[in-house]
Amino acid sequence: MNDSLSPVFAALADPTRRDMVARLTEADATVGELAKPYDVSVQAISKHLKVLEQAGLVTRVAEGHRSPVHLEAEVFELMTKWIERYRQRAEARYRRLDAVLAEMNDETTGRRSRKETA
Amino acid sequence: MNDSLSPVFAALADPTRRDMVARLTEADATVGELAKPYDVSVQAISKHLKVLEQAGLVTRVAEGHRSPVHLEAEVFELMTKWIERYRQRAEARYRRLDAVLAEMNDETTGRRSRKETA
DNA sequence: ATTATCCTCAACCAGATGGTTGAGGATAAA
DNA sequence: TTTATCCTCAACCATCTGGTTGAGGATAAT
Repeated sequence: MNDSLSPVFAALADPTRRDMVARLTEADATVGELAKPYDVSVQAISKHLKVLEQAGLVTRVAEGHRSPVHLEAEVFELMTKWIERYRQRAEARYRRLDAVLAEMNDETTGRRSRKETA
Repeated sequence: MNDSLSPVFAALADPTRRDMVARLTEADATVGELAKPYDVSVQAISKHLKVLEQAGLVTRVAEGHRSPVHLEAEVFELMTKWIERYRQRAEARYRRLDAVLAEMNDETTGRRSRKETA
């Protein structure tokens, strides 16, 4: 399976990681900067970053001493595509269902369908 | 934190569950029907359904013997909202950054900025 | 040259996750 | 009534996950 989607969903399933992503939309940041607001060790944040990195959500270019973290927002589209595809499919189905129900209702009440009366 | 998002992302981080969701956009289905295509026990699928259910992605109304599973597509919007918010924020930032870089380039090359020449 | 800072790796731990098998309760069919 | 079907619960297992602490390598600052 070419499953590039699972790691992305998994990465964003953690609130700390979602928050980090949110902050990275404002500006790149070093590991230390990213770690500051949270009540966990720098090592824990380093691990979180590895998860985001392997999901393709984030890249790092070692820059001497520090390694600034950069958000790769294109991956968002992968998810949006998936979600939208099935959301629309579901909606289409509901529309069909509504039509069928309306039809049934019209028939049992002896009324003409809207199409016919139009 | 009012974290209703984490369970949704977590639920969709599994390919089997994503596939079940995809299939449920076509039609409601019983647990047995859902389980058929996969090479795992019915109990495993039952567990997957509990995950989807607790994420709010799916509901079940016991109907005598069987309990048909129904997709609740509204939850999709929660995710889409989150993703779109930060995607747009990231894009806005890139636009700002591009503008700054263009400005710097113009200055070092002694050219006027596009705004001035327009 | 020494010291401090930034970061990662390794080992460990508790709890979650995804799978299994076995047992059993309710409903439907014989 | 008996039997079959659909589904869930419980116990178990291996692996993954998110956290910790400790050690250490590179780079930067004194």
